[in-house]
Amino acid sequence: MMPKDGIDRGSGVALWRQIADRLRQAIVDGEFGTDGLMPGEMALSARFAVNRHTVRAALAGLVEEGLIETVQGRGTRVRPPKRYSFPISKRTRFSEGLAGQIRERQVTVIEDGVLAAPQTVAEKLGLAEGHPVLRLVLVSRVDGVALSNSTNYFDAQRFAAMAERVRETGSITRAYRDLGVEDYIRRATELTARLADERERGLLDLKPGAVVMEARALNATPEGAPLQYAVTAFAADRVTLRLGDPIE
Amino acid sequence: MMPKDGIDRGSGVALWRQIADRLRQAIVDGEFGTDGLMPGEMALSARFAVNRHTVRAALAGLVEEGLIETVQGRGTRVRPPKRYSFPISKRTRFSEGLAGQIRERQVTVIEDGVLAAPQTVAEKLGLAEGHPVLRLVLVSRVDGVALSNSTNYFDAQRFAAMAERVRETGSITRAYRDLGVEDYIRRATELTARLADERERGLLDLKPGAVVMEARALNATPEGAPLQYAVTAFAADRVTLRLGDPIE
DNA sequence: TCCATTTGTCTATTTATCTAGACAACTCGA
DNA sequence: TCGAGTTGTCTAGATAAATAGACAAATGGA
Repeated sequence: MMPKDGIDRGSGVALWRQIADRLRQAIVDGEFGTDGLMPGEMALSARFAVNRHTVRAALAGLVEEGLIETVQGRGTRVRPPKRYSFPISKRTRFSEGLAGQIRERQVTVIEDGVLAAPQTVAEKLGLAEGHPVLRLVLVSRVDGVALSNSTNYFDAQRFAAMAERVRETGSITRAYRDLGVEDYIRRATELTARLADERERGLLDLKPGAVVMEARALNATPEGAPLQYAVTAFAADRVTLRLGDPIE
Repeated sequence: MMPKDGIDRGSGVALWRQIADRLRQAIVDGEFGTDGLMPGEMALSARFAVNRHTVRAALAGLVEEGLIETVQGRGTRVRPPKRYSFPISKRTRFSEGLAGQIRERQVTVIEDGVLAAPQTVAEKLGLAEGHPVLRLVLVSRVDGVALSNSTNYFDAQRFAAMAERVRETGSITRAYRDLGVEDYIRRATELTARLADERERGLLDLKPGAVVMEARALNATPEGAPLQYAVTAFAADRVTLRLGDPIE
């Protein structure tokens, strides 16, 4: 159940934004049943104890985000959950591939640290075993919905500032650019799928039994020198991986 | 470095709040050197491109939180990092023990799930091995600073709604109350200390080499019936555990 | 077709937030 | 002691957010 109260007046956060945030959460929690029909504006304004216009401002925000759609005379319903389409071809960058599909993309650093490269990682990056590597654990969200959880390895000497740059720019591509890497390719990708483990369920807000696609990718300079080894778990019910043009 | 820009006008979040959030982050990032002297209000208003009064509202918020202190004629400085004092005596509740010290306390649910009780847990909770138990992984923050990371086990049948209640109320004590437990005691506590592992470093924002105090506690009804088994890692450089009255 | 229900639009008013400027009060070093 | 630099306080006005009420326009079922 959604709590009746819980919006703070005069907290520096506008009421419509607090309401929009709550409704967005309720939507991704699947609170509005199978038909996705939301309560009317009057009902919502009663529930949050605000004016109808304030609720309308919140709904307008969610329409803008593409999360809901309103039809005069009928009501407001949740748009069928999007499946974000990720290209995994050779040249396309993560961010570019999503251009036009999304409004707000966000990468969060969950963990970062330097460790001695285990054999499996050293091999992929073309480093000596034990060479220091930077491990970055990320969660990426789009429109507030978690899409993937990745563990990334970099040469710690060359990319010491990577974690900091990612934290600031919110994007690996931009972090690369800040560190002097203008272009890179996906040299190899391996795909598999499995049940999400407990940690992934926590990070990606998945239900027990949810499936993830696991992509192991080696990014490299256009000349082929390894830059980054990444193991990414995509939430399978929210993401389609794509080779070539979109189908439709 | 703190970015110059990055505050959105008309985003539904008041400018003073956005600025307060940025400054709070800058403070915990240790941006204001050893003396902790912050730039003057004029400098800050120039940096964020807002009126001085708007900056003052942000600073007033941080003063209210106890993060900084302002002295007329001198300037604004970061208050020396607090050590939060946690009582671990029999009756005191987490929240109560911190009363007066803090302004904003926040518990985040990192993971939750039901599993068959392993022998070690079943024993402590007085349940049969394999009985379903709810596992709740939490991070608690005060004034935006992460203090502890805990793994908690409950009887899943009795406390099925625990995760949801904690998420909503942001407090275990309040969640208990919602579920009909008005009072409880700490029946047993064991303490040790060790280096933080990688996951804890990520969750609590600790540097490599940081130390945590690990408390294993069994909470029970006043009559002694087990309610909750918790393993909590406290960031040792931010927390003092206390038995009896505060020293000083 | 008619009617209840729902979203869309308009006007008006109040409250919160932000800006602008002036000056007082205080601290510290020259 | 003086003055530069700082925070504290006040007034006034502009802009954004929220409330209130009324009615139009579309939908879907009776």
